Amino acid sequence: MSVLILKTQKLNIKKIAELAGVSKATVSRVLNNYSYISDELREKVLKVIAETGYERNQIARMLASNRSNMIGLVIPTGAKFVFSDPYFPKLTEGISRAANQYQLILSLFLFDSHQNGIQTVRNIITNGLFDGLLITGDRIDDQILPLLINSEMPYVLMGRSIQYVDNINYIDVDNYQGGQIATEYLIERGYKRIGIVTCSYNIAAVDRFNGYKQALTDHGISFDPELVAYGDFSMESGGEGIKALIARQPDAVFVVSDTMALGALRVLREHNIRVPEDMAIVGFDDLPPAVQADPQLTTVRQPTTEQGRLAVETLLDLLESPGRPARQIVLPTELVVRASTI
Amino acid sequence: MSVLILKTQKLNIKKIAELAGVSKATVSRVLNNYSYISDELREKVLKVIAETGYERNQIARMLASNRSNMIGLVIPTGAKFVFSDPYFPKLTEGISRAANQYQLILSLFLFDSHQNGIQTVRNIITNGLFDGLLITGDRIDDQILPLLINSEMPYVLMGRSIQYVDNINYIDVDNYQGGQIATEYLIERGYKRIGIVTCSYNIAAVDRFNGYKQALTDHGISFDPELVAYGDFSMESGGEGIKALIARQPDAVFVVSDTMALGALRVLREHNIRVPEDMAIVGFDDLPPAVQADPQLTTVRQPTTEQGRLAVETLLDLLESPGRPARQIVLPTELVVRASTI
DNA sequence: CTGAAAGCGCTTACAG
DNA sequence: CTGAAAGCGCTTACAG
Repeated sequence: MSVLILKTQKLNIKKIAELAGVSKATVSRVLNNYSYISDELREKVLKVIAETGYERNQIARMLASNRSNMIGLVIPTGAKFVFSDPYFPKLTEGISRAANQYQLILSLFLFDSHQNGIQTVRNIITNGLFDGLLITGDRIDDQILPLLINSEMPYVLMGRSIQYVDNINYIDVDNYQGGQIATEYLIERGYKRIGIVTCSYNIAAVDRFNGYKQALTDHGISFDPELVAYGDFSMESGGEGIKALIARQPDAVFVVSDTMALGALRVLREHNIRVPEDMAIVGFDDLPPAVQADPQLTTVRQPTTEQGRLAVETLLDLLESPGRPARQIVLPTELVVRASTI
Repeated sequence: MSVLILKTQKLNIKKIAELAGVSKATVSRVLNNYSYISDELREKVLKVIAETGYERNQIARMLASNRSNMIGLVIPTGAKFVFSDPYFPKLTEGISRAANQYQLILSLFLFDSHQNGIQTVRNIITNGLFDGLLITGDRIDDQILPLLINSEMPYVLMGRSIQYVDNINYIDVDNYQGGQIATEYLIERGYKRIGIVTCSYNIAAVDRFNGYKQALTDHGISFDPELVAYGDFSMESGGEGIKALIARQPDAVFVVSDTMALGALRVLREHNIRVPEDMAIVGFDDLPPAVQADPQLTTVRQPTTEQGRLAVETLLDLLESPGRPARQIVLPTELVVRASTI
């Protein structure tokens, strides 16, 4: 039983080499699928490995090869939002799947405070543990991305940056277009006074806001600053936002995040305003079970899982060819209309 | 500028030692807060470190000290459920916070298939990378936990095991009690024909089911197998479950997971059965935004974040004292009644 | 309190 | 195709 062997003796490459009657180098070459090895020695080594259940010590391998096959997922957004917004679990799903596929170990870095995050990222950059980093970018005044830009650490941004545009690898969602199609959907249904609940410091929210303005202009509706409310992506703030708007009597509202849209829906229900009969709401994000269960909400869907997968693949590509020009991908969004609202 | 130095030369302990005019051993001791060092040398070393921005190579440290300060979070549940059930994000939140607090690096292991998971866990156990593992246990026929039990790898189970009880460290939620209070809540409100949507192979679901039976017995209501439906924790199955039950005309239903409860709610709405006026539903899990937004659902709340934190602390404790007797903690649950249902 | 040296378990030019 | 040996960057008895 290999289990017993594992318990009674520590296996290392030296022991395997002895058992197989070859050098450590040969064992290492077999393990690394090195091409020029005689079938005879390869067989011997593989046999011993199979019998003993030997598994390489990854740490020693990392030290010797200067490669860890570990990547970090850095989410500077406060933990509070990470776990209430369906975006992050979806993104993590895509990343995790791709990491499995490419045999990468994925470590998770979440922060309670921004200061905490800056220090941690500094460490990550210099401690030599990670081959590369995946980082989400959503705040306009992000302090963490610059650390990465000024370092040698390979990274891919999920989202985009306002200040830094050139020569950084990122996978973004076309939020501008998303804001447009959400707004156009409402316009096409005949609504004229279309309010918006957005967020002033979130890049995606700002992009969606700009798409909203563009759609209004394109359809000859003048933008009315009175119909704008600001939230912080929390459900509560979505509720507050729509409360503020109700006084201005919009006939439809585009809420730029699903979490805020849920808060808005709750407030509407408390006021007995039925949606979409009395007021149309369009939310924006992935579909959490909550929304799927609620046929009264139209949403814009973004390909978040895909975004995660592409980020991993881009990072891997960057590790292979360190000097290559930056790749920037912007993924389209899609309107999701429930059957019952058609 | 330390940044420039970092870019132009690789710093290592040898270089720091030279710069400070001491031995590598002394630098290492300063870095490790070793007690018996003269203030003079300590100052010198710290000065050089501050000036250069030197950061230890973690991999070399791991290899030499045989400790990585890395822990793995293993979630054998299929990725599909991980990201639709609010339980896992909540749990991850608690774990992540505690990992930060104790300076542990947290790696995430999710699997698409069970087979895939078994192989990965085998690797993790033998590759020497992780100090310990946190693993969720929910399936009755879990194949992965035995791998851990038969290994030297320290681990803490979040949930519990049916087959293995003795000498394993676990942090569970008192699902039996949760099932009881959910059912008693319905009984106290005067309902008699109380159905249940549960799951046959999930340990927590089975425990809740048993609590439900106990509550019925305690209140002189005989258990009726006709009022039981089975799902798989997906929203769809919750809907299917309640559809099957409706034919048996229950006057209330306890759905053992929130995700399934949401599916059930959706079906009820399609049939224009209002809750709780016409039928009371009690769900069980953490509160996702969805549920918070829905005042028509009573739920049982479990202290999931706390569960995550305790798991990390227990694992840490286990790393300090390898031989110590197993610690088993069972956390109580709590009924959450929305204002509007009172 | 401090340093020289061995060792952690691998990989990888180098020489053959 | 194969092996002896150096090296990755630390830690930690050991001796003083």
